[in-house]
Amino acid sequence: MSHPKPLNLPFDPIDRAAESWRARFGPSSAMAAVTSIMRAQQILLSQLDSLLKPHDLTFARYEALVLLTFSHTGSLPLWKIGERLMVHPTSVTNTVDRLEKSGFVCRLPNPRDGRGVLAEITDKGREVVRRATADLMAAEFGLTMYAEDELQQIFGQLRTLRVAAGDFAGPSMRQDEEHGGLL
Amino acid sequence: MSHPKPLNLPFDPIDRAAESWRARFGPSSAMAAVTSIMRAQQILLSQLDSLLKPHDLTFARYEALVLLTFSHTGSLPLWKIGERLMVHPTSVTNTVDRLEKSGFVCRLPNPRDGRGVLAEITDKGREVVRRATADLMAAEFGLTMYAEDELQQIFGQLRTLRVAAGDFAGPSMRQDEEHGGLL
DNA sequence: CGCATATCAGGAGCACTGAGATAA
DNA sequence: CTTATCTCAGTGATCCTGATATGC
Repeated sequence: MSHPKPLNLPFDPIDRAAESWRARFGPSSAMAAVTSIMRAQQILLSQLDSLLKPHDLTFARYEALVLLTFSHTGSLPLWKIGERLMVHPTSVTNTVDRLEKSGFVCRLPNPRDGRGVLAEITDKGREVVRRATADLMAAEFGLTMYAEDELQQIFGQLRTLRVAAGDFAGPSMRQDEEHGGLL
Repeated sequence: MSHPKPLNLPFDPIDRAAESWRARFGPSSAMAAVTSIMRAQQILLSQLDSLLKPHDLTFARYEALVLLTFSHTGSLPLWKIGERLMVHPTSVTNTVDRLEKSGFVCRLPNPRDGRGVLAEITDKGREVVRRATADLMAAEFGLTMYAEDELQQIFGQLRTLRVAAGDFAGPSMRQDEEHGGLL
């Protein structure tokens, strides 16, 4: 999961394939868009994981850790972490396992639900979030090539997809989408 | 990698986190955009893999198979497949292995390079591509919620990212980007 | 010789399924 | 009893590293 080495092809492989596609099946902007999203995610994830690796973090673990810093008590039930990050329960267990091994969180029994478990961020965890966040913001999350309004456009456009997929109820409860979302 | 079950939260978890983020680190459209791209890819990949599963294909294998149908001879050297799909050599070996086990391609020695291996699509492979493509196009690749011009906008915006990452040389050799790219 | 092509062994990380323990 | 929460074992897919055999 290191850097996707710059290929420096003399042509755009996605464009190249698009022409063949058109000749064969007819125009398909959907195929082009899907492929672009796939590749964009691959590029970004590689860059972010490279930035986070020195901190003993992956992007998934970083997200979970940041989420904990947002909590008043610095702790959250595992099921709520899964809900917010939209990941499978067993993935949460796995993520918290690794964060625990790194000493960034610890598990506590949930005082308000005997079934539940809380993940609580440690001092070491808060410190690593601070440093990792500084690195990520300095790198603008790998999106230095975009202007502010372009970033907001991207967020807004993909929000349509997330809404349609049923990530959350309405198209928007708030009208001010200037800053978009995170995590 | 099945369907990401509709969560139907009463709020947008990405929006929710964005507010916490702003309060803590200041505005970051980059973080919002990155997170949106990650989630969009997750949603799309799940949908596409679900559509392709009945055909004994994953999206990665489908891409490789389509690429072969674009070739005159129905065959390509493995290294060229890796170049076009932008995947690691060992991933190509793995993908071709699985396609071969399914009977969709066969391996041939490259007559023009003793080191090389060609993957050649079989009749069975051509047939499965035909059916799978019909399914994907009927589903508009999971992007039914977008109009034609929106799809082109998404492609164009993400192209900026791919160019900056060094996927290929110039911002564009062709000015007519009406249909964008694929694969 | 170097370099390129492909394969193999192995590991990390992630997403899932299914089963099971515990408690609401 | 049913449901919810969490863990564990296991699988599959993808990506990577490093080593190796082979041919340019």
